[in-house]
Amino acid sequence: MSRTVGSFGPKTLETIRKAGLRLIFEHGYEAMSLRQLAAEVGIRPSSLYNYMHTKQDLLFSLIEMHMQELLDQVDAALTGVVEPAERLAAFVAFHVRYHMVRKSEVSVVNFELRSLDVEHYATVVEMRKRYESRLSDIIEDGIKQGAFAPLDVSVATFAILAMLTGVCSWYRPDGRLSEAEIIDAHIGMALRSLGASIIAR
Amino acid sequence: MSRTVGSFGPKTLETIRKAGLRLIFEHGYEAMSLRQLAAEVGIRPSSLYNYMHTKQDLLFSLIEMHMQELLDQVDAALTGVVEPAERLAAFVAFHVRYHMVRKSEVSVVNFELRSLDVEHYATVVEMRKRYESRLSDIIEDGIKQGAFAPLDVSVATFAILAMLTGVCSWYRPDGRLSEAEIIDAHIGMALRSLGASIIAR
Amino acid sequence: MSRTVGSFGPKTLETIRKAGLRLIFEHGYEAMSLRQLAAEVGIRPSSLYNYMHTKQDLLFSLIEMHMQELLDQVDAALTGVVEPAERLAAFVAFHVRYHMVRKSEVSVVNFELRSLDVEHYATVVEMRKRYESRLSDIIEDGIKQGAFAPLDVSVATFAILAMLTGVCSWYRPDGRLSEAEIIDAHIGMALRSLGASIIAR
Amino acid sequence: MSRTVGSFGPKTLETIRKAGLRLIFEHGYEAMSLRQLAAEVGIRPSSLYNYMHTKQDLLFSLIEMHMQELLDQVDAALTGVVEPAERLAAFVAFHVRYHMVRKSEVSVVNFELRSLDVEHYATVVEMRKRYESRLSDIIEDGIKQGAFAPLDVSVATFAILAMLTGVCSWYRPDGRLSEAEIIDAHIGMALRSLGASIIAR
DNA sequence: TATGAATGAGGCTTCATTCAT
DNA sequence: AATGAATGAAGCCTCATTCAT
Repeated sequence: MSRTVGSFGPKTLETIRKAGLRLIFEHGYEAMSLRQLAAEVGIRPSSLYNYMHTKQDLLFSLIEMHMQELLDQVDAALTGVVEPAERLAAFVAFHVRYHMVRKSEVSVVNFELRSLDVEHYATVVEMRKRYESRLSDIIEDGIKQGAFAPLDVSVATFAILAMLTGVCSWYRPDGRLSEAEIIDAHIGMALRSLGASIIAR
Repeated sequence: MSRTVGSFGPKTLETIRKAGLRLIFEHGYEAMSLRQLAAEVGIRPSSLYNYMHTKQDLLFSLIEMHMQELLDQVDAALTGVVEPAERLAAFVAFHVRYHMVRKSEVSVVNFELRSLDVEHYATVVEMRKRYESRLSDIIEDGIKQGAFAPLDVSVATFAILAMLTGVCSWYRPDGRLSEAEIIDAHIGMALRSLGASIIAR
Repeated sequence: MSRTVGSFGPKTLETIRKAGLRLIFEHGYEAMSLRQLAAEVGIRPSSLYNYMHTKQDLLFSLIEMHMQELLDQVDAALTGVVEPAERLAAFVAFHVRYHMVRKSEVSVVNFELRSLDVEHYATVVEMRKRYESRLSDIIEDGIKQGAFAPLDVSVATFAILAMLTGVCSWYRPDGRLSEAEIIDAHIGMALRSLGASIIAR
Repeated sequence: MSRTVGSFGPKTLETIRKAGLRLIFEHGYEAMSLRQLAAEVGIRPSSLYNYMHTKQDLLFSLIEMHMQELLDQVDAALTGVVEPAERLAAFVAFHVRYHMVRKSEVSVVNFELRSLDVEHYATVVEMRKRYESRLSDIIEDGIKQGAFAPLDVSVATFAILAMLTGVCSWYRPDGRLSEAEIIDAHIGMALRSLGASIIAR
């Protein structure tokens, strides 16, 4: 409810995106009204249209922006890591940390896809597939190289992604465990689930 | 003025629930309109109120009914199974199968909680905690008995639940793998992730 | 809210009328719903139609019945009283007492006329005129006989009626003054307002 | 899509208030629909909400505004008048004239109080009490000074107010009597009812 | 006599959006 | 860049009423 009064010109777009993300995260896209959003930003509803085309476009741009960031960052996180088990650990560490730190963004991306219209939906699903392939490639390589047990790559990919992503539905910064402990626990479970011997880190 | 042919009294409630569940699954609770629902059922919007109090009550009753069924069935599935690894396998088998077969129900339960008002929300969260405790009890016992590696029960519970539940976001009855194959794959991953030796089944 | 459970057959009509009167008094005719009424009576809305034709008819029958009673009783109260001042006092005493004791009925009659459709409205207005003529006749006679000051009969009639009727908007049985005290006060004011010398009673 | 000709911004609020007052006067608050009101104003129902928060708020603001005007004007009318009988005459003259000229406003204030929600109701009742005290103060002073007969102040206040207010339920500008005649008649009756000797004016 | 089920009409209100200023 | 005013569409829900059982 904290109205950001006095945000002029160039900063306003950023304010709208931040408030929009939070409101969608809290109430859902359908349940968030542009009245609410405008009130949070400290402008009138009609003024929003100086910064966006439609409500739907706002949602899409938020989702796309964060999918792109996810893709960029995962590649950075994997750069220079070669061994399958190491790469898996790196992926897990990155994914879990990202899902703890960027909880809202990630939740919006995951929950509000169905509110996208067909074309926007297709675009995002394609990006998601690209992201998933980062993990499935690691698993496939690991199996080929004998580092992981011979299991169905597809199922394993979905299962591990779901396991890791789950963290954003319960993690709280002031919780009992530290970020590092949570990440390590997930690395352990992911590696073991693939039949890998735990690596020293 | 006369009764519309094709929808008789006693069956109508069931029709409403089925259609409501499907529409909420497809569009989300906020996005589903009672006009839509009534049209699907073949009655007028105002007639819905002969079967429900409010839209919110419809959502709650759907969610509660399916949470109760989940609780009843998990207990039945675990009855008579004693060894931790066996119990875990039984839980995984039940949970995954339920989430493949009852995909819509389960998705609605998981995604639409935020649309419940405070009291209804509290009721359902309590039921969900009861369900989660079935798994965490198994993991806790397994660790105590040395069947599983010594890991954080809470994290492990959430991680495995998320992994298993994920199946309902991609499973399709006409997919490449059979139900049994998918279930076995998840049993394997879950057991390994806990550091259990794979059991013979 | 006290549901009168178990009112069978012949008594039900009376129960409906009583509850209807009270509800219209409390909420107004437009604001009272037949759902409410049925609930108070302990039957289903559709069952009301075994006892009345429409909601409008219920209102009319209540109003008409009580107008008729008012007419009957005022004539009884004036029977045998001859002197204008005495007749005025008798009228005032009757009118004020009736408006204290039958507060709800009288308020409904006075406030809900506008909710009657044209024909019903005309009927009731005619009855009301008949009632008013009881007072205006007394005033007219009193002026002719020199018992009252020479003033406009019409204005005096309306003014005194309004004054007396006002009692039902503030009287409470547990109030500071007794019925008799209130009645006497009004007799005094009415007589004086017409320039009559106060009579001994 | 373009602006409907014939109703410009700044005047619309006033138009809404006037039409709203008239419709509530004619049909009652509950019976007046916002569709009706919008149609009278020449805008669409949803446009009403650019000028009011809710239907209830419209009612309250109309009532409050007119109660405030009544309070302001009565004080002006009594300014500089000192003798109790003179003050009473001034009060009667003001009240009757106001109730003849502002018939609709006054009727809405008197009849629609019950449609106000609790808080709004309390506010208005308090204002009404303040208004009534103008009259009761006059009566009380008159009795103390021996200008009026010793009677119950409360009853006399209610009785005279009711008598005077009654005028708005029958007065018609094209009636037999002039405003002045009606006012004089009421002054006479009010003074006499309190046992005052008629003053020369 | 009672009622479950159905309904057309309509209740108030919110919505995203447009456009002239 | 901002907004007041307007709007069509639609939201959930209540209403009085009907009628077959």
